[in-house]
Amino acid sequence: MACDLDCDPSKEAMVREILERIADKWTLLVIEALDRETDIRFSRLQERVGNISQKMLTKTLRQLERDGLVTRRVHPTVPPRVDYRLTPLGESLGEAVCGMWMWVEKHVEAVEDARRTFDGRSERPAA
Amino acid sequence: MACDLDCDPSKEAMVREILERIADKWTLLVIEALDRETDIRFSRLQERVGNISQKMLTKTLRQLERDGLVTRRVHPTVPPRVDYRLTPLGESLGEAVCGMWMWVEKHVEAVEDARRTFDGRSERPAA
DNA sequence: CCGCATCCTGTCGGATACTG
DNA sequence: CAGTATCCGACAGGATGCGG
Repeated sequence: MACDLDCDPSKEAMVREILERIADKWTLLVIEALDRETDIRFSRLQERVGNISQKMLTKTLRQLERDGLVTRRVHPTVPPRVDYRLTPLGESLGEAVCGMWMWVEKHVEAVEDARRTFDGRSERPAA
Repeated sequence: MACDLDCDPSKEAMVREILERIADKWTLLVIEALDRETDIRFSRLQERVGNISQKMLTKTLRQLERDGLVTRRVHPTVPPRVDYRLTPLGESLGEAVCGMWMWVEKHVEAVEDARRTFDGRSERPAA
């Protein structure tokens, strides 16, 4: 097995809660984007992430800000400009996220193959 | 930044698709459980994961099986016994997942602090 | 430009009951 | 015990419009 982490049962609940928050479709992508480019504007972030609605992006950013992973800076200019960057804590998480991302990149084909096999299996019993 | 992974833009879509599937509340916990204990039965898995409904557990396991990350073995006994284990591919993913898990364990307090600060900030402007 | 509030819909996901 | 099917509530999340 890869690792032992039964280290502190008392933290379990909290760990899960945080893990669930982070392991969310948008959160990972946003962290990734922030990890690639720093001091990034809202609109730019939105296009970087892909097809996230501004509602979800805002929400995700607020959560990350609340968890101390992202800093939000408002420039009192007109038109207003707001940019975001990872905190040191956020950057350290970025590494872990990258680990997942890299795993996926490395194994896309393997997964695709597995899917084809699996899907084929269901369709062709004796046809 | 932690890593460069613009390596293959053509795979981007697929990478995201897979990432979204994996980066799901239950999936991570299930992989984790399977990583800790192998050849584990359905019911045991369910209690290990926590409070997952059997519907979600089944669904999650099917997806993992489809993606070639988990092997499902049915023992033709009565009462029926089914157990699950990670494939080698699944185990390699387990490592990445552990990375996230360990990050969380390490930084629970930091996140909790950040939250308290953030939440306090909203409540107490001058009270 | 940023992002909040509202409305509305699809999907997630739990509880329950039934089959092998 | 393991898994499927059904029903149904909750909420994620998109579209739109307003406010700073």
